[in-house]
Amino acid sequence: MQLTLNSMVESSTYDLDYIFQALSDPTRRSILRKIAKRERAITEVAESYSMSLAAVSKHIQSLERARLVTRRKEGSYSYISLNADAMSSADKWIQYYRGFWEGNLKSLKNFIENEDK
Amino acid sequence: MQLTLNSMVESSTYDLDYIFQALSDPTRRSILRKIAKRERAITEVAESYSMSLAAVSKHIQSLERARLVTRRKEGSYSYISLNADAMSSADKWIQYYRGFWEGNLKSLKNFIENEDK
DNA sequence: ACATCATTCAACCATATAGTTGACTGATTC
DNA sequence: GAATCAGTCAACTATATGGTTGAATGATGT
Repeated sequence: MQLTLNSMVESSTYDLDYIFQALSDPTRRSILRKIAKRERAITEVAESYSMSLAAVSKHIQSLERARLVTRRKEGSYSYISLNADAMSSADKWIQYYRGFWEGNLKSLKNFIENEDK
Repeated sequence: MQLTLNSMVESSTYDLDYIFQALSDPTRRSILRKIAKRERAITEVAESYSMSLAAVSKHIQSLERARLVTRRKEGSYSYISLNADAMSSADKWIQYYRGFWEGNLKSLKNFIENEDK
């Protein structure tokens, strides 16, 4: 596995923009919790919120844009579930910086070596 | 060590809103990179960007609101540096959900063990 | 005291976001 | 085939965001 500064720290910048932006809303984090254990139909998800179905639909589109959820169509229902890869991007970014905080020299060393790539 | 759903999954909801929102902007992530190794004066940070100092100042305020950076005043300079705790909140949230994705109990376990660090 | 530097504030602009309602599209069921 | 259900789209509103410029504040240097 290749760890360039790009892949590791910024992944694709726009991806991280989308991912963190999606995670910044409590309704969307709540949706992720709701589908964490198993996939759910969109209507099923929407039941939990007082907002309109259209609003929930938009939140889900925002989560899809960030690739945090994936959609499976079956008949007239759409089922959404978590997507591993996007979350892992966000996590890598955070993990990387935690190194500095926590005095973890390994990530510091790694960082310095990759500084201006 | 108390693990309520609140403390564990949402920490304080508003905190996570601020944290992820702050991380969603590439300039702000770049500022975090810039101060990762050592604290820097605000003017020093601002030099790297083509935007106005006032704009950078706002970005830093946004990072402070999320408690991702802390400020130290010395004479007429303000120095900013990374703050461990906030980042760790975001990371915990993500780690927790990665467990579901990856079917990996280790991250959940890890989360639980590190809850009050 | 005065000028200068570091930084913020206020007012403003353009665009994005989070929500609404009502019309639309595709499957499903009667 | 008409009615219903799942979900999206379009138009709209209100507020937030990211940027600008110019004036204001507060410490430092002369």
